[in-house]
Amino acid sequence: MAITMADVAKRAGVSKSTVSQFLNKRYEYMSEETRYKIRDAIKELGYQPNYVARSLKQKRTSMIGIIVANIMHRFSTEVCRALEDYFNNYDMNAIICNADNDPEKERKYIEMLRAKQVDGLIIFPTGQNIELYQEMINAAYPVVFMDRKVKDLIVPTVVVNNKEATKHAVEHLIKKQYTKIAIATEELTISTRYERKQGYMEALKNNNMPVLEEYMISTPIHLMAEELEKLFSLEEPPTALVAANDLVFLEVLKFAKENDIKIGKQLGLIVFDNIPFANLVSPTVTTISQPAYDMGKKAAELLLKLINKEEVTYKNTVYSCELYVRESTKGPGNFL
Amino acid sequence: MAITMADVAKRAGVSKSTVSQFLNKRYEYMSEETRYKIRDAIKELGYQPNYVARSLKQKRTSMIGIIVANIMHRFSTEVCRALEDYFNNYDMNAIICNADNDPEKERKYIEMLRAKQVDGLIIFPTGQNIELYQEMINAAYPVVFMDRKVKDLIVPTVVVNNKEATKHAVEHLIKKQYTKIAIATEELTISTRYERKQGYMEALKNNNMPVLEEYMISTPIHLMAEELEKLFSLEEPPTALVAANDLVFLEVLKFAKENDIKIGKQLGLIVFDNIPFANLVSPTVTTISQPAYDMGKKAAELLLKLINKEEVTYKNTVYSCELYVRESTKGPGNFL
DNA sequence: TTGTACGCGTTATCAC
DNA sequence: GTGATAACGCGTACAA
Repeated sequence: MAITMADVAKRAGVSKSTVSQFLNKRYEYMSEETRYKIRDAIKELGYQPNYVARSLKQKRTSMIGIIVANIMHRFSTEVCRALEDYFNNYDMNAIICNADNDPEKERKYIEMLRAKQVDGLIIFPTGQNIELYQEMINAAYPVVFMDRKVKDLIVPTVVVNNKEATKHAVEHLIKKQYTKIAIATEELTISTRYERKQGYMEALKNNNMPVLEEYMISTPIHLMAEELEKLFSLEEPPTALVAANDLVFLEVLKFAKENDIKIGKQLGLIVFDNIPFANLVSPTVTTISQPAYDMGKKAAELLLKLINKEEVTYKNTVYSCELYVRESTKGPGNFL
Repeated sequence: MAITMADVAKRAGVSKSTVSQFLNKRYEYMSEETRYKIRDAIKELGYQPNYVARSLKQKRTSMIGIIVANIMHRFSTEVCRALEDYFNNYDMNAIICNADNDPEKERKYIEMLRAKQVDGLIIFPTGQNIELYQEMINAAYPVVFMDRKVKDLIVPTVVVNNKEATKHAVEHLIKKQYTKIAIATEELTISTRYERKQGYMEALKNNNMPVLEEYMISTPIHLMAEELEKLFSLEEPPTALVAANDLVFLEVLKFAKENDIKIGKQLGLIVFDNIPFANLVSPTVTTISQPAYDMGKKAAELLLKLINKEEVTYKNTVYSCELYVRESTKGPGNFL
């Protein structure tokens, strides 16, 4: 049986409330003697306060929930690390859940975490549970969205400038004289992917280049290889490709390896995501890098403010990506 | 104010206890009418049970804690993902904490998570908080160690055969005619690193090759570049290297890049860890791969059994690593 | 300065 | 079948 406050009180020969005072450092109204007696009793019994009981009373668990699409994404990991670091300063802990982009799983997790009375939620939203999101907003429950926007919802959201960053990247390809540029994304069910495609198309249009349907793949990962096969079987296969995230990049690398397509030589390649080793492999890979750690920190700040009922901006917080130009986009003339 | 059971009871015109029965699906002793009344009242009020109160009563939070060295390690991420998947089947959640190999941080997290009454802990132990570990064992608190052994402690532990795997890898290098083989690890403060070095040394000894102090680096990551500098400034620099984890590998890649050392041509390279893209970069990298997902699942099973007070083996569960031979260890003759 | 008594939301135990 | 009532461990007025 665990030691409770009552045990400490008995041992120290005082009442529970005095022990409680002590624990909450309200020493002012307490004799030195009492203080020492309590301190010793706690030490002797090895007493640890029970946070569950405290939480029940205070209606605060000092825990927040993170609902991420998949922790295996490098970006998600970096964000989670930042969140953990930040909340640790406030003795708060993070519960991490993988929704796998599945609205049902997301709903289940949201309900479970709220039932567990976590103080707030940081969500990489699937975007499909509108009524549930709305219900949280109505209840003034602290929520911050990360990475993805959800239309018409008034929720503090931390994102990057997907469209502009992709546009900028494609313009880089154009400057490098690539003329046949393709893009591969997962299904366009979330804002991030959609915006990246938009940026791609805008860049082409602004440069009076044709926007070809057959150069734009949007398909689940498990069908990506198939679609790439089609793409590179075209009469005029692309000479450059934008991989819209790290998983797509992986598929492209696999495909290129199997079909002996030399990255950087036969195919210019840009990845939208933080790839570890991108600058160390050969050839080095041009990336669009997101400030994941800063974004996590920002989301943590926002959530903590919401929890403390402080004022918060409900406009999207938009971070800029950085284009790291490396060897994989040296230009189509580089057939060594 | 949140809806409580009392509200539902009042609305349905029954008592709290009956509502509780309903929620715990003990319908047997309940009229259909009562059941429907309660069901409707719950729906109308949008009632959600409060798990904190339930936990206080049941002494079970349905939450477990994970204390990991650093979630940014690929291995840790994979383990966490497996844990999350497993516990999700039991409606349990995971709190993830980064101890950064800092014993103080580890201690703080262990105490906090226990105060929060998590049902059990999976720890990648620093190995430095012996008394604290021992105290948990004495209290029969459910704990499973992951990745690292701690001497003389009776705790279910899930590890890999570090020594044998490294030995096997070095033997592979020897077979490939490498004669000057070095190893780089972080500081030898945890069993994993120590064992990998042991395996390296055994392989050399068994093959009657000299074990040279200057070929064995053990240093914090931030000093690794410096030590690599020294290593490759030797009169007889190594022609092959074992990077004892992914972070070391990163440092080696950086160093090689800066000093224009061609991996696979001038330097044979093996990494102990799961590197994404290892088989897709050029040259592909020989790795010693750990079955991280399976290990996580196993640890989850063990912990759940401990929580449910079922029998459990207290011997280490040892998984075997797999050596994936790739281009980075083609042999020292490969100077194209 | 310290102690009493009650509330937090749920579950368990008995009566009825 | 259903409903009081007492826990669970802690925080906090309010009384002493």
